[in-house]
This record gives sequence, structure tokens and C-alpha cells, in this order.
Amino acid sequence: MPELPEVENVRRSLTATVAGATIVAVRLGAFTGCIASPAPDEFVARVTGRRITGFGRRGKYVLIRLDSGDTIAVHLRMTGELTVTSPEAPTGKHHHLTFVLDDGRELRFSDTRKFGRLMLLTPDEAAALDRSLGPEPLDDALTAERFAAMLTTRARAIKALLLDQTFLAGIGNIYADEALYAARIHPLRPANSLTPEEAARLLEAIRTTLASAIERGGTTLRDYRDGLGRPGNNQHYLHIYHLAEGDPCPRCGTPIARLVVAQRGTRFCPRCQPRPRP
DNA sequence: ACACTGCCCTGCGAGC
DNA sequence: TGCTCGCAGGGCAGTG
Repeated sequence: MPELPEVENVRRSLTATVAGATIVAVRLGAFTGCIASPAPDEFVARVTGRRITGFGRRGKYVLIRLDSGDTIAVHLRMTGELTVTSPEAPTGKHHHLTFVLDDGRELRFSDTRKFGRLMLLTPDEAAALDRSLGPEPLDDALTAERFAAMLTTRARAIKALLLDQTFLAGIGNIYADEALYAARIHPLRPANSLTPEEAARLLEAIRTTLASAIERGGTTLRDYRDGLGRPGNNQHYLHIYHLAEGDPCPRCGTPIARLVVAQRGTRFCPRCQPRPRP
């Protein structure tokens, strides 16, 4: 499931190989619903002939910048893939959209579960998307003091808050569990119950977890591939997300527990991450 | 502000 | 071997 580190690797791999290319044609598959907005014919018309000036990322969105000033925002959700290929590369049955590039290569969007979406945004719309998301966890502007202050007004379970993209952008289920485990904080702790020290520890854990996952190419549990079709390596370095209920905690050997927080399966160590005080 | 449900969708593994 | 069934999950709309 592409979260911030995976999307960042897609961005980097495409920047290195596709930036500067011109989209000479757009081909749609049967599932045109992958284009969230505008209507598919307008999407095609406004994208065709445009040069890709670069690739950005905001939270879990890949941002394809066009020389028209428009931005294609791509959300991969669970199984979406954005990969550059030769035109001869076989087309899978879950392949929904192709940007044909001026050098003959193709930038393809595929998505097994059809949850992923593309949006073509004007500069104003792109700014609105940016404002709708919380801060970037790796941005230096997000200091420990500011993060702690953000928590003090929130009574929700800390894990639910970490998954809320309007609070903090880019964290999904994998890295929420990993960061809380690293920071030794129980996922159900009310956010405003964290001490400033715990908040600082959590932010540091989030950053370390995300940064190392980026350096390892992201986490490939099943589907994730970068812009060149390469899987990541971080799945070999997970501490808790991949464990089953009852498996020993890698730190203390206590059986790992499981619960559901914000509709998401959640693993934690009952000893390392003690329950919230009543 | 927050919790909860249901929806979108497919592949996979468990159980029979 | 082949079937059914439940689960997985990000975001969003709708309800309370």
C-alpha cells in the first residue's frame, strides 16, 4: 500500500526518467472511472501535447507538473501503480490509462482494485488540495514544539489522528504502527494525553521510520512497485506491522496484541506500549 | 470534534 | 481440485 515512502520513490524514479518528456497522446482503458475529474474527454484534451516539467509529492499524492500550469494529482490508494515502460511491454488486465510520451515510451497507470484516482488540477485547485492536507512529517518546519501543540487540542486516539491526512500527510497503516511501536506509545492513547517528551519521541520515530523506508525503496508486501517497476526492500526491516497476533515482540518477547483502531488492523506490544492510564 | 457504517474492488488464504 | 467466504485497506459520504 503506497504511503509516503512508496510515493516518494515513485516520484524520484519518475523524475530521473520521465521529467521533460511531452505527452503526445492519452489512451484510456475500459475503466475511465480512474479519472476523478474533470470528465475524461476534457482530461485528455488538456493533457495531450503538454510537457511534463517535473514530479512532486504531497502526502500520498504523486504530482505530475505540466507546462500548462496544470497538475495531474495521482492517488495510488492500495494497489495503484505508475510506471514507465517501453511500448512493447505487455499490458496487464488492470491497466487503465496510458500517457504516450514523445520518445515512444509510455507512462502507465494500473490498479488491481480500482481504488486509485487521477485528478487534473488548475493551479487554484492544486493549492486547495495542498491546503486540505496536514503538514509533511519530514518538513523541518514541523518542529517538536509545533507537533506537540497540534496534539493538545485533539482527544482522538493517537493512531486515528496519525492516519488522518488533514492532520499529518502521508502516514498510512504500516508506518503508523511502526512509528508508535518505535516510540513505545499505545495506539489508543488520547492524543492530548501525550507529554511533550512523548510527542517529540513520536515525531522523531515517524521521521526515522519514514526516512529509512524511503532509503530502502519503500515497503513491498505484495503490489507496490516504483516508477520503473522495481519492488522496495523495507518489508525486510519492519518491526511489528507484519507480525501476527501472539508472535513475540522483537524487543521483549511479549506476545503481540491486535485491535482495530479507526477501522484499521492495529498491532502493538502490550508491554512496550502500555495501555493508556484510565 | 469525533465515532461509526457502508461503499468502492479484487486477490488471497482458510475452511469445507 | 474447486468452491465459498471473510478479510485486507484509503478516503469519502452519510449518520449520530
